[in-house]
Amino acid sequence: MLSERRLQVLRAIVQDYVGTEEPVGSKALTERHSLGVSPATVRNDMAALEDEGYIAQPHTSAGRIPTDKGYRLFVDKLAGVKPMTAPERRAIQNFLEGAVDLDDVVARTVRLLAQLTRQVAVVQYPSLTRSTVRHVELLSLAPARVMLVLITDTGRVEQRMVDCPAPFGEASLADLRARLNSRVAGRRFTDVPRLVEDLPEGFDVDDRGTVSTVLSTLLETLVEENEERLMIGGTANLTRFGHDFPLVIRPVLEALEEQVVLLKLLGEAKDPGVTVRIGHENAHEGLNSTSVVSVGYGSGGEAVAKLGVVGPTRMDYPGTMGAVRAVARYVGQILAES
Amino acid sequence: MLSERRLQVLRAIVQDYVGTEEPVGSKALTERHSLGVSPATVRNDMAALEDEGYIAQPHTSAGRIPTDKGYRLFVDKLAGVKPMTAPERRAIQNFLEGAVDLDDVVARTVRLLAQLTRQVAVVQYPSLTRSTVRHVELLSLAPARVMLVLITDTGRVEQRMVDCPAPFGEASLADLRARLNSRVAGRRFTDVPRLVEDLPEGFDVDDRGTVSTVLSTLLETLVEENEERLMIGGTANLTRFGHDFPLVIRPVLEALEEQVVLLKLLGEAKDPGVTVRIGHENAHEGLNSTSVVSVGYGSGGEAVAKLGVVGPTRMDYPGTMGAVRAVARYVGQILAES
DNA sequence: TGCTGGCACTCACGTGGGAAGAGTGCCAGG
DNA sequence: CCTGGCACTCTTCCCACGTGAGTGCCAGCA
Repeated sequence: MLSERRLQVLRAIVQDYVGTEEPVGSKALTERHSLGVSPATVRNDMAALEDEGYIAQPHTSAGRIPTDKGYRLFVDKLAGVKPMTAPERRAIQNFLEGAVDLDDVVARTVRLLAQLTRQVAVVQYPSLTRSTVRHVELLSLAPARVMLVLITDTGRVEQRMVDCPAPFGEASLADLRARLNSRVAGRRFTDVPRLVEDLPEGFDVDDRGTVSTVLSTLLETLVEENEERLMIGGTANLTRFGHDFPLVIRPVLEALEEQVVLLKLLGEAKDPGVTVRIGHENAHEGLNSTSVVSVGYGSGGEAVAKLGVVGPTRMDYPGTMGAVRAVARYVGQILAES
Repeated sequence: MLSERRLQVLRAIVQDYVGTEEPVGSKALTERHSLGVSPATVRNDMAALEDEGYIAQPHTSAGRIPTDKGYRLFVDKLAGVKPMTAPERRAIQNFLEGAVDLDDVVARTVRLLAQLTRQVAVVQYPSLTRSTVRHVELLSLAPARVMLVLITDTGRVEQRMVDCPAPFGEASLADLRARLNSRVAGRRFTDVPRLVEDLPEGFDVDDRGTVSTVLSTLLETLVEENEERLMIGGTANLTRFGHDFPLVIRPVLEALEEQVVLLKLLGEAKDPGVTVRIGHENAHEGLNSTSVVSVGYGSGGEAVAKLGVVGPTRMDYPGTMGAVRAVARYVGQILAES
């Protein structure tokens, strides 16, 4: 077990390194932080911390930098979450309140996160799975062609074309629309399959084929759209990564373009609060030198999607966590209102 | 006026430099291209080309590299557009045909362009202005709350919430829906304002307020959505920019995040064919060391949106132009079919 | 007039050797 | 258990130097 002072030394190392981007030595440490001990003592502590794997030296005659394990300890034990100041909170709220639709909410959230954290922001669109149906609309575009429009309580709209096996009258369509909505409006997406199961039975034999087709398209939409969309922004902040960055930035950009990777990344975080994945804790190899700070957000008490930022492992964790948490909270509010 | 051989020298310089990324000297030129003259002669030609501003030397004892002006001449006079090979064309077609909706078409187009050109791809969503209304749907969500859904012939769907000044009955809503559609379905967006002008007159005095509100929301949607969306991809290719790239890549990433900038960029190109803007020809400062190759695409004969790529001025212009042109053509086909 | 070979010149670049400086580990003493 | 001191290790910076690519210019030749 590490003594209290050694933990303080580790904390000081993390803070200094995050600030300066340079390996920090024993002398500089005692000068900048009032640890009450001499550099020599700090050196002993550092040697111990290095033995435990919390810090490392890039080369023999250089200072120490935190390892992933060191950052992990820092985040878990040594640092709190820095709350936003009142003006910051007001700014967040104002900025998000101007949004006109869901796309705009997400777009603004991304910008905001990127600006606040000066890192790459990732925001997942509210998921369909946990949300509810507001309305299903059916439009006849041609005798045997129907457009299905699905509207969710989060304001999201999905549409699909349906080619019917047989012509489908305006009256039947109205009938189907009414029955469908009476069953699914206000219900959770996960419940929909069960709720519409026996719907074709109430229809004319001639129409059943079409009804089934429409229903299966609806169900497909629910499933397919679980491969959810997301929006990213602030990639220009990658240039602040470090000096060696050409090698680092490449795989990160590649990973950011793989929506699947990002979704998995966000999805892994199961915590109710802010989750931090540091360096090699990220499954994806290209992100081994980055940390991901993420959190769920939602319109009600429930999280319907995630948002977060991707940055260098050498990041201001308390500040970033505070910003991410605050933004998630306000986005949730905005969604609940609309 | 430059002699034929000098133009050939310029062409050779551009080709070599694009290939090697290194300043090209007179000796190397005569070795790699059969110009039929000695290095000394080429040196004279190079001096002339430099006087005219087509090429430049990074430093005294280095070879020459093309200037923006040199690339311009190369694109205008010396290089054609390299057509895609048959297998490439088939691959493009196959890849695009799998798309399920408009979002997917755009997403696939971006990926495709980025892969083919190994550069950053930008694809604008089909614009509303030049397209036509397929259907307008009105849904009653609450007594005084209506959702307006606009469906375009390009498959795009826009929705807006409308808060009505007075409760609006289901019957009136159906009436409005029917009348609205009979007037605007199949018509161009630009014609819509004129077509719905006198619509409120046919309604009950009680309902006119609501009808007007709905209509003005519809018109707003048309205008607002002219600030069109776009999708970008292949940003990882920025890492292949050059050696000096930290300084270059930053403003480019920033510019790419400013949708307004990109839209202006694409919008500037008025040519019916492929347009190339080289280096400082781009109005935006951050893109002064990049070239933009863009072209319009559309479902019919008409261009409804633009797509293109952003890359270093040192790019393979014939190949890039060929890829951009081919992709635009096939996207147009796909859109026309759906 | 235009092409060619020759030649001197200019720089960027890589190499190697110090010298400087930061930072460490260890030890003896308080 | 902390502290000051000291020797040691490397990295980094700087400078000097040789190398080589590439140029510009000139005189000669078709």
